[in-house]
Amino acid sequence: MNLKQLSELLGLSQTTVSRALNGYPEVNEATRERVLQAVKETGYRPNKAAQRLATGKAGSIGLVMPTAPDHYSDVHFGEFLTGLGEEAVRHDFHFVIMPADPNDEVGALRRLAISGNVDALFVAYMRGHDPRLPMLKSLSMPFLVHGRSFGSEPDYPYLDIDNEGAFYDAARLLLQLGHTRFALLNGPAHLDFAIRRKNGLVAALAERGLDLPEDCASHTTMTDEHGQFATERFLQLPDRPTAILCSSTVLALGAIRAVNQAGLKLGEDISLIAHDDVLPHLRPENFSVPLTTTRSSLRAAGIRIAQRLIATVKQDAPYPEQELWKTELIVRASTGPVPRQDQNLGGV
Amino acid sequence: MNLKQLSELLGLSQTTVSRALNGYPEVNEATRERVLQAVKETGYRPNKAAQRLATGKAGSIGLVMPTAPDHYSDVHFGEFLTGLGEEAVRHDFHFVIMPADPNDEVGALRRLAISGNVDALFVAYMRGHDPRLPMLKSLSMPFLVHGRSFGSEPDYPYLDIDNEGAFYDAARLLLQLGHTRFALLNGPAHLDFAIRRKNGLVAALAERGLDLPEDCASHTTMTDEHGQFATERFLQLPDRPTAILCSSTVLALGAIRAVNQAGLKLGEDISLIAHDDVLPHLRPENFSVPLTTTRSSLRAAGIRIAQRLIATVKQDAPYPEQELWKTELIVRASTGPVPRQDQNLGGV
DNA sequence: ATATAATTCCAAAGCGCTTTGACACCTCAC
DNA sequence: GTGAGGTGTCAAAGCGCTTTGGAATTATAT
Repeated sequence: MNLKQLSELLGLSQTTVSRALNGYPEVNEATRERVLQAVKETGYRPNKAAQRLATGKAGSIGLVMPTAPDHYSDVHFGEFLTGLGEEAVRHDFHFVIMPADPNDEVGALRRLAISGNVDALFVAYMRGHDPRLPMLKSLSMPFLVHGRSFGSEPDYPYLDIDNEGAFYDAARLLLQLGHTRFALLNGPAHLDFAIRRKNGLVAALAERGLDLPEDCASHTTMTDEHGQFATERFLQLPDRPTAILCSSTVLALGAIRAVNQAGLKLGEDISLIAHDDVLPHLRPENFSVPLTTTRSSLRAAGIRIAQRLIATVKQDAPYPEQELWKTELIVRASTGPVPRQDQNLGGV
Repeated sequence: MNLKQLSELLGLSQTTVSRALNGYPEVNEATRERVLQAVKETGYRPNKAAQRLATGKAGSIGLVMPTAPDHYSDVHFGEFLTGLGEEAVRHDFHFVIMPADPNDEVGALRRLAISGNVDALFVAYMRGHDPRLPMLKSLSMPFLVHGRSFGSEPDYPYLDIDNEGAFYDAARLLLQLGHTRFALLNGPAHLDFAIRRKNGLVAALAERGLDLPEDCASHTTMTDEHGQFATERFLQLPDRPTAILCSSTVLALGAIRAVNQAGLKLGEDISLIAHDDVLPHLRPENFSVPLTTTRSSLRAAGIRIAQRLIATVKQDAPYPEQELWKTELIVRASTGPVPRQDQNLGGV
């Protein structure tokens, strides 16, 4: 069943049917209803290839998926993808992926762009001075980045959260509670969000004349095991930290295991604030000691990015080019005043 | 630059240029050369949408990517994807993915099929009695599965390795070396390959009147941490196993850590055979005690699957519908005769 | 009543490719 | 010299949709 047959069936022209289907105003509501009804009955679906040829739009956005463990290996990316996918399905868009050696992301991106299979590109897992940026800019194809690239001029379209602000605020809260010895459970050191979160923490500490010792910062992929191992190390330090900042609730999961095994009480002996990406299976309020968090939904970011990308392709883009989402600081039970015996140790 | 312009530039018809480009025989070699040369100079690339409309082929294969941690979260899938991608790029094919809630894989698959964006479907991570199979068969769209579905009639196109045979052979080798107490570090219990590998082991044991105790089989996602934890448990058993079969070199990595920490010598106190997917960063010969393995390249499987899928779409498919690759059993240093003190414990 | 504007629809022209059916042209055999 | 059989090329017809530029019909203003 194609347009021609459908229109003959209805005794209308292809034009009218096409317009009825695509929501153009110059068609009588009654006729539109009739068309929609016929579509339902016949199961007509417009041919994508023809649509694409006629409009010049493929209805697809491309992304390169590095086939290395680090990048796509975590639940965070899955959650984000879910958001992207949800919105894409809603608009009948689809994703074209290009699996790529991590050493050749730039090349893969270029190949994807010139392949003619995609209308726009999406990139994530930005690093400092990310080499993909200049290439994307040279490409004359719309793109959108999730995150930013530390050290690069921010003159590209992005959606990011205020990582620096989030960890700055979190650190301030802990400072106000009297903590002076901090540890950081962070994501991989080269990633932009990890850089900024660390900066946020360091900035807050600096205001009080404090610093973050080398051995109190851990950079790993964000699994609970890594959270546990790193925290175990922190807890064995001579001046062990009383406050931990954590780049993910997944890391926190492991961290808390380590805290418990050390016989310490979360929220009393040691305070912890985690960044909460709002992963559905890991709600901070359901932890045995509910977690104080900085919150920003990763899925929502996925949805938003899909919206913007799709709007750009459809050329009806009233969206801002650059968005920086604030995070919420939500205080629960995992933070408390610094224990008395730790009050004047370390610090200034 | 399009075909028309290119052909005018060359003083040829569109027909001839098109045929020259697509390798048809009825064009003079000299003309073909001339065309190819012009393509190089002008940078002409055929319009995908037009090609697609004219031929009815999208040049793309679809796969649904479950957005749950387990499925795509491991290096194994990445390695496989690399193979797929490598071959796809070679043929100028691409992948359309549909992120999907794991509970709705079947629906996602259907949506992908009727979206009109793909020529064929690919599925992996098969489970026993996999519900995707009947739906795929009802679809009148070519598909190919990596692995098989235990319990389903094997009347669908697949590429699998002989998991049962691999672990049967591995177990036989260890039995010949006198081992009687076995443990199994396996993948998630519901996955087909895990089921079959366990069956292979159990079958070999049964021939000697042995069995695999409940607490000597571990089913987890295949990370080194899980390998370590599970092995630690094995080693604390009263009748601890002297032989370990391991579904991945990644699991083996952790297992060996546990063995070392327990002060045991690999290949002497305890023997281990791992399945080797030929992950580039994890070569069994580079382990401090080189690993005895059953080997089958996951990347090669990816390449092969892409080849078959592409050939099917292009209708020039001389490939068999079903392939079962044998694995190689490669003996290195991680296997040895059962230690004397363990010789007559346990078993029959 | 007639002129003007909105409303609703249509025929036909693309979009850029592949493929069919024909047509020259050039052997080669008889 | 003619007919058969290749070879190399082309014009034109799709593929199934969107969109342009009218045209017919109806509503509104004069």
